[in-house]
Amino acid sequence: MNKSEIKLINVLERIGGFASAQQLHQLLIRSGESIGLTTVYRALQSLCDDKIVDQLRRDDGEAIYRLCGETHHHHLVCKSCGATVEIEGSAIEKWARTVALEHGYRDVGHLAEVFGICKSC
Amino acid sequence: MNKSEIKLINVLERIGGFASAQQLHQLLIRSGESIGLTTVYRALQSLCDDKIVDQLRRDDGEAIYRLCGETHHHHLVCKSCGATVEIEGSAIEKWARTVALEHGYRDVGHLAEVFGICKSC
DNA sequence: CTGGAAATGAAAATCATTTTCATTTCTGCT
DNA sequence: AGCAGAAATGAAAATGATTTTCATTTCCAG
Repeated sequence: MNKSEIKLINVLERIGGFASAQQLHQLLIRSGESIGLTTVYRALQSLCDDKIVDQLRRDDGEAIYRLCGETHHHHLVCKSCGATVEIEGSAIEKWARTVALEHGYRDVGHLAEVFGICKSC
Repeated sequence: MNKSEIKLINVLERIGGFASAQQLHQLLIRSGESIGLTTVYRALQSLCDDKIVDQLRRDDGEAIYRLCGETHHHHLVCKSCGATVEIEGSAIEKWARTVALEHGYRDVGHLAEVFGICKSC
């Protein structure tokens, strides 16, 4: 864990949600930090490896990152405007674990996202 | 709906699952078709707009496509060697639909993947 | 036929991400 | 403090999927 990684964690905390590498870089620069885009990518990569940060993909293929929260939740995302609702999914947790164990997999994790078109769209 | 789009639909039917644009292009070329990569992308885009094809993203950011209406299954993927098992998830289907409707979302889809380390790794 | 619209594809452009590599900053050690 | 090797850094080049451009070809209605 080095300085850059700490900077990243701080911004992510401030944001409290998802952001792309480029956004994070911009935010750091704007708040006066001096850090290269390369370093941002490297730090994010490293934080992912350490399970401190989660990475997933927006529909346009850009990677977005967020701090792994204590509460592992899922998202209900509007395909049109991007509005996001956090949803609870203990059922999924159980299902993922069961299915994986049935097949002899260990060290289990999972990713579940629900898409749709929200009321306003 | 033009010739290229029909070619794409045919390959997707043959595959019966997901494939990237580049894979689809390769498959078409190998099976003797003459078609440009550009056209493949355009046809896929158009098929997506017409809701004939679904697009989603692999973790590496590459877009993958499948015919809408393929029996929708999920995957149990080994984080280490990549071994993949298809799993059934009617529970998830129901959960996704319920959760989305509860929040007033329509036109619901979802993505669920389970990761772990397989026996051999 | 024929002229305009749609389709096509090669090559160039884009854009996020990764790699390279030379330079700078840390670290532990004497 | 001084020093050597390791780790971190970032600018620039490379990569790779996807998109755009644009000139050419195919299609089709009249």
